[in-house]
Amino acid sequence: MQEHNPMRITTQRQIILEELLKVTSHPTANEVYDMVRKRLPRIGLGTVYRNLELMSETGMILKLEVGGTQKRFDATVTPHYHVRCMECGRVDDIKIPIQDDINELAAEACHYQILGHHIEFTGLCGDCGKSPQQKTSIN
Amino acid sequence: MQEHNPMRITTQRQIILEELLKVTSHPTANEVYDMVRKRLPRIGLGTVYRNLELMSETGMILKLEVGGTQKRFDATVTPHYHVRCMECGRVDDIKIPIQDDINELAAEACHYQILGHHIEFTGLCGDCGKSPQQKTSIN
DNA sequence: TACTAATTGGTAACATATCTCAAGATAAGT
DNA sequence: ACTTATCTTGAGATATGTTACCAATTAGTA
Repeated sequence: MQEHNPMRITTQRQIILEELLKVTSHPTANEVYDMVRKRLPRIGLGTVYRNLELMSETGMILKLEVGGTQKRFDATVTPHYHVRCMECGRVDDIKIPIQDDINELAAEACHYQILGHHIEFTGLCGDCGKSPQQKTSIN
Repeated sequence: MQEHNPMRITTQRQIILEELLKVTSHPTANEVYDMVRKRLPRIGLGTVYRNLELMSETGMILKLEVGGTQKRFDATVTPHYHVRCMECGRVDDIKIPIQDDINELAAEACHYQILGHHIEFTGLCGDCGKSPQQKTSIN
């Protein structure tokens, strides 16, 4: 009889993880698909979604549900914050100390059992900030 | 000649705003659609999307792009943070002081022009926290 | 090597959000 | 109140992002 639910090491999974580790950006499933397809042209989009989801469930990678409609994925699993460009949607890491204390503040301010938090900064990235197009920026 | 671009006051817009003001949750466009449809059964989903988007552009309401794939809308426009239930997806306000200082920290830590930030706490809401189903909770 | 269950690729289905456009409604002037 | 110009609506079509389905393939084990 076989062991229950051991995640098999497939070429697809390996390459998806490898490609994700290569970049510091936070690609969407589609972007990962494009990256992986250069090495595995026949891979299916479903496979990419399936595995990104799986790997995020097991904690191998991080699924970011930040602003914007698409999910993004991150191979850096240690807690950290993000900044998102309002113009192009790009997401980068922000290395500032984790604000542990605010969890307690929050717990006192609501009826939730607080398990964690995430901070997302918004702004303009290096490229988009150069040409200062007047945009109504709320928050 | 007519004034340029004055947002007209239509029944649909009024009711959408009224319904949004009634709730403290942060409904998705679809949820707003359901709420509004009770009073305006013939309203189209497109109209709801269109107007929520419009109203958020003019600053009348707030468009939250928090975790989860759907956009959510909030009639409270003063800056505040949110908590999201990992179980049911519900989103509530958290009334803790705005952490203004971290914007400067962030600005120093990256090459973005920082314009703002949002903190989203994750946890279990009153209802979901009661029946402690063992869930793998990352972050 | 052969077996068994997990995994894949391709496609269809689904969910969410936006676009199109004729018909209807609003605001301003008469 | 009537007219007109323009904005807005509703309904469906379309686009985008994600998941489900299933026969064929593959990894891990004996």
